[in-house]
Amino acid sequence: MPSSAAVRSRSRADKFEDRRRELADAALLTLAELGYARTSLRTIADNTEFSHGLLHYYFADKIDLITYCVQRYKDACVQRYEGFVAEARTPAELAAACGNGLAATLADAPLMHRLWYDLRAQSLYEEAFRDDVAEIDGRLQDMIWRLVRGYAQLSGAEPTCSPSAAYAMFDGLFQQALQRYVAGSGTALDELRDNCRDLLPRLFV
Amino acid sequence: MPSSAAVRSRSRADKFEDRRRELADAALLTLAELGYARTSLRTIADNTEFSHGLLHYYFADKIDLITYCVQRYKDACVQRYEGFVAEARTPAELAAACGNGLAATLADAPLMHRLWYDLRAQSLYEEAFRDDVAEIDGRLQDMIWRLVRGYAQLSGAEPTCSPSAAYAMFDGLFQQALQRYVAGSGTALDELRDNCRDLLPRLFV
DNA sequence: CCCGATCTTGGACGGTTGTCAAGATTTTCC
DNA sequence: GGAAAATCTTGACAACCGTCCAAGATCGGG
Repeated sequence: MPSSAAVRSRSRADKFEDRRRELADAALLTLAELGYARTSLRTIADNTEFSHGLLHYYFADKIDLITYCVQRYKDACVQRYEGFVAEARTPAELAAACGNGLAATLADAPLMHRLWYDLRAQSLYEEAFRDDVAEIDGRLQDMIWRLVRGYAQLSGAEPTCSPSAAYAMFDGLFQQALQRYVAGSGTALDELRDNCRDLLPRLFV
Repeated sequence: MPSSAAVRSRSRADKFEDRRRELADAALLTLAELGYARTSLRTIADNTEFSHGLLHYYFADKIDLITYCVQRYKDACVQRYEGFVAEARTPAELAAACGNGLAATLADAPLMHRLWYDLRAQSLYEEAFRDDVAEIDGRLQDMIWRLVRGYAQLSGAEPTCSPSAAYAMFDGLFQQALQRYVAGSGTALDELRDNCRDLLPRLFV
């Protein structure tokens, strides 16, 4: 049983972490709306009930804050993607579920995905983001590869491409759909559905 | 025959356009090095022999300058991509040439491609860039589709996906390769070669 | 209830940004 | 050659940026 002092200190540390999370989540909303290049610490604070000075009490500097935001985003992503195509009896069902799942994911939070592609582009310039971005990419690649493995099991065939190549192609389709969706295209979601449904079987020839 | 006044005025207008191009090209170098979020007009001017004030003599504002830069970049792109896989006798040859061509394109100017993905992400926030970005995307899609049509002719088969889907998948592979290349991966180019070679036949099943 | 630790505020700092206008310089043309 | 038009420089402007800090507010344990 922990001493009361230990309990108190842990509770204090938790409180600190809770506020960090709260501020980071608010920052994520602002980032998703404005993009990396147009988001300042003051603007972030304006979207909270706190003053801008507080951000430097909970975060060392801007890079620290945005890095933490990216990690928060990552957690939300992984949670959202876990088993998004759980039940499917036939290969065709799984391929359709894959397209539906990705289209639903896009429609659910387009601004967050926009932010993801923004930050991933920034990581090509800002080395501080690179590791976190690579980890998210890895998780998304795993998600796609679980899908491919599932298709392999249902169809009895073996995939003929690498996990990274499969992820890259799905990601290309998703990114293009996001572009059109943000631009106001009404057919972007349907096209994404169809393209994903068609892509999955192609990975086995 | 044009009057001498008309010749002079055209020559003057040309001079104006020449300097605009010169300044935009210098700006492109700076943008490619630093990225959109970190590039200021003064930094751009520092990379020329002129003062920062001159930029506002040739461009209305920053958006105008960067838009013009994107159009310049587009012209360079198209010129570079025209017929980059002209000669190929068999489908397998063409598939290999496709991978080689894209890998060579990446290795030739990685920073320019990095800038392209940065600006494309920015266009999701800045409407002013959207049309120009869409036009470049269109040209790249045409380039990919010419490749697919060429493969169709050599193999006698018909493609089973849309031009935009084909472009999106190749683009996904290219973008992933760029990420790894910029991060210092020594195998990124080879992987891009293999993945593109494998993707092309997949579009016909 | 009070005192110290913790949390929060709001202002100030040095620096940078985009923009602009007035003046200096160069070019053009009669 | 000299006036007019163009090109270019320079300095200033208000606004904004990230960062820091002194002081006030709030909280929790003794």
